[in-house]
Amino acid sequence: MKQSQLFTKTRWEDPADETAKNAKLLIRAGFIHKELAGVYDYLPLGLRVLRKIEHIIRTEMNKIGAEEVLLTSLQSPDIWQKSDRWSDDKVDNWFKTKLASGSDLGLANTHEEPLTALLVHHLNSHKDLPQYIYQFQTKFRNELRAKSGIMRTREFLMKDLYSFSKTEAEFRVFYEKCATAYKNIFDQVGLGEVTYRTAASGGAFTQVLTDEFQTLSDSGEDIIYVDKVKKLAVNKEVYNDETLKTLGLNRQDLVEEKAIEVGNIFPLGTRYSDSLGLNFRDEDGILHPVVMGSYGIGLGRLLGTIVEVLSDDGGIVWPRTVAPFMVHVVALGDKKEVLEEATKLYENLNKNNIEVLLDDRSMSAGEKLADADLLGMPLRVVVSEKTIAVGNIEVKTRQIGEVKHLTEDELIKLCQ
RNA sequence: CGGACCGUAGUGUAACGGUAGCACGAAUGCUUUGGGAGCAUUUAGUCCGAGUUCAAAUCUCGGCGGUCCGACCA
Repeated sequence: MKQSQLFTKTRWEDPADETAKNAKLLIRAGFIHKELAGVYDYLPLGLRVLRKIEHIIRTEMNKIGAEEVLLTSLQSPDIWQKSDRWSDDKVDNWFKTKLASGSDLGLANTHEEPLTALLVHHLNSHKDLPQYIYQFQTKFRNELRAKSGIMRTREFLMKDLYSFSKTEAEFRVFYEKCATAYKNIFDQVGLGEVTYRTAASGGAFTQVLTDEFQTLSDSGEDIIYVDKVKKLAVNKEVYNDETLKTLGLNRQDLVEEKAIEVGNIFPLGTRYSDSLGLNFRDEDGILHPVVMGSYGIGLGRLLGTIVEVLSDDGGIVWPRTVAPFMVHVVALGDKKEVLEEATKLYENLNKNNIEVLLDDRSMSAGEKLADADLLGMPLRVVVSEKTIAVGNIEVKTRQIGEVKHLTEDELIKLCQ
C-alpha cells in the first residue's frame, strides 16, 4: 500500500483524553479512533493487525479440531431466563434493548446459552460427541467503568470456543489441548516469554480452579504470583496453601507481578447443559448431561497488550507475525529518481508476496523516519540519493535498530 | 456504583468576571530534504441548556461527555 493513499494521519502529540500507553500509541499512529469511552473503531492499519491475530488464532483452533460458526449478537431473554442469567442482578453489564414488537432483547455479552440451546437440536447420541465449536464474534458489555484504552472496552471482538464432551475425563483431555493451543498463540504473537498459565478462581459458578493466561505488564489489572522456572502462576484471588499444594508450587519460588489477562479457559461442568437441557444417550440408552468448557481470547485486548509490552520510546514495535506490513519502504527526499527507485522496490516486493507500505509522501526526512518508528513495521528500508549512489538497500530492524546493507534478493529472503 | 478531577479551532495548550491568544495541523506560493525544516498569506474554537451579572470560557444549577482511584469483572 502507498502511504500517500492511506487516509489516516499520524499525530505528534498524545491525545489528551487517554493515559493508557496502548491507546496513546495506537491513536497517534492512526490504528484506531475513539468514539466513546471503551468504544473504538479500527482503521486500516489497526484492522490489518486484528485480522492477523484472528488468523493465527483460527489456525490454532482448526488444528485442535474445532469448527467455526458465527452466532448472532441478538439474544432472546428466554434462554437466559432458563440459566437464570437474564436478571441484572446476576449479570450486571447487560446491554438490553427491545424489538419493535416491544419484547426484550439482549446484546450478546457471551454465547454459552445460545450455543447450548442451539445444540439441543443437533446433539443426541454419544456418537455425536465430543464437539468443539468456536467463533469470532462481537461481545457487548456495559462496563461500569471502561478503562485502559482498548484493554477493557464495551464492545469487543472475542474468539470464544466451547467444548462439549461426554465425560469429565474426555473434557480434561481437550482442555489441555486447548491450553497448548493458547500457548502457541501467545508465542506466535510475540508474548510467549512473558505470558504465564495462571490458576484462578472459576468465578460465580464453580469452586474448581480455572486457568487464565496472564501477560506480565505494569499496566495489568491483576496481581499474580509467578514461578518463572516452572512457567506457572497463581492469581492473587486463589493464592493460598491449598492452591499452591495442588499446583506443586512453593511460596519462596514465587514473585508478585502485575499482569494482563489475555485469555482464559475454564470448566463449565454441566451448568448450562442442565439448565438448557443439552443431554445425550450413552450406549445403554441412559440420558446424561453434556460436560462443557469455555475458552476465550479478546482480540482487541491481545492487540493492546502487544503494544503495551513491546513498544518503545519511538513508538510501536510489531512482531512480524501481526505487523500490518512486513516492510516499510521510506523514500527520502523529493528527487524523482528516489521515488522511482523506491516504487520499483515496492512493486518487486509486492510481486514476491511481501506486504509492504511505501512512504511516497513528500515530507521532510525527519518526519518520515519518525513516522516509520511510530508505525512500527518490522523492517524499514530507506531509499535516498545516498543509497542509490551506493547501490544497495539499507534495512533497519525496528525491534533492535540494527542497520544492514543488503541486496534486493537478500531483503526478500529476510522477509520470508 | 462510591469518590476525585476535567471539557476552549482538526490536535495540544493559554486567558483576574472585562478585546478568546499561542503552537502544531490544514490551504496557497517560493525555498528545503538522512531524525518531527524556513518565510509570507490564509483557515478554524469556548460541549449543550438554564441562571446570576452592565458583562460569563471563567460563577451557580442541570444535562451530556472524558480521565483517574476504588468496587465490579460471568
